[in-house]
Amino acid sequence: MASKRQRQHVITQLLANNSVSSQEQLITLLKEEDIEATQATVSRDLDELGSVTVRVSGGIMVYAIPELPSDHYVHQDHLKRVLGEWVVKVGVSRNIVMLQTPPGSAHVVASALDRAGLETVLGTVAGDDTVMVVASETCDGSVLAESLSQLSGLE
Amino acid sequence: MASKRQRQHVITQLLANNSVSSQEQLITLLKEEDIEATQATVSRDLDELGSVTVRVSGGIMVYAIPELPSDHYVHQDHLKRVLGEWVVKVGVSRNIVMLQTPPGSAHVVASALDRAGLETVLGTVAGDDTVMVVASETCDGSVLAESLSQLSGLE
DNA sequence: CAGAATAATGCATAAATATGCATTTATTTG
DNA sequence: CAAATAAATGCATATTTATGCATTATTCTG
Repeated sequence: MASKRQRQHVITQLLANNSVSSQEQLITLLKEEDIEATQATVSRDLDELGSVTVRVSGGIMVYAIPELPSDHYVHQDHLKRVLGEWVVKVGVSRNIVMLQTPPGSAHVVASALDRAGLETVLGTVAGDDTVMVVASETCDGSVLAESLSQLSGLE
Repeated sequence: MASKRQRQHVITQLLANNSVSSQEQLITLLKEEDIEATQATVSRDLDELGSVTVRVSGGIMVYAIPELPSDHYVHQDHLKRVLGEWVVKVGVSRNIVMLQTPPGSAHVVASALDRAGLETVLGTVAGDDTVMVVASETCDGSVLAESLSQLSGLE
């Protein structure tokens, strides 16, 4: 069961990469991401995300979240690749997530995290083979650790 | 009794000068301009005018008629990025342009094309790794293919 | 001009979305 | 830990929007 934050994040991606013209369609797309949600929940999510509607060619109206969603997606994909390649272990203590990398690779990971601009990340510090990731106030360290573990393909 | 053209002109003005969050509200505003119309008519008018919804401060969604030029520009930039990232091959047959993408990425490209609202594109159909782009009557398929190739950075 | 064809509109209702209320889940507190 | 509090969610339905079909109005044609 995805958390609300995770679900809304996925919604943002889906809207950026699909022409979603109805909430039912969005529910279907979420289900494909193994996220179950009802129309009521989706309606509220869209409201909270500040969704708008735009016209696509053919004239139908689709949902959109303003603010360069596609960029975010691209960076997320890039981040996933980098994490998948270089992160070998994830640990967490309170609001600090420790990412272990091969020697000399920490800065690559830190850079990708910085450019991803994750709301959940307050900042990063890179050593030689370790990246300290500080979770933002709105995100619990363990949740962030789990998120980064998944992006790293570690679970 | 205002003509359709006149009524739609007034609607455009009303949307520009008021935060109209429902069609019923719009009907009331029209009545104040001595224009009678039912919800069905207003719904159709908004559709024909290519209305969208935007968020105003306070978070409510209101109707708006977009100003095409700047939107077009923004989406073109977005389109260029998406095509550059995901399109690996462009083919053309008569008025159909075929875009080849990595598996699973076709819908991303199709969505971006939809949003770009190119006059030269009549519509798109996305498979798994292929997007079929139908050129509009006013554009030759090979011209569109070349245009999309350039946007994709393929030549 | 009358009749045919086309466009516009309203009625009724289907479809889509928002929301009140209750329940469930998550978080906080002692 | 249990209880209290807050947040999230679903159910049911109210509200809003879209649309099928029939009617009306307008335009076109001979």
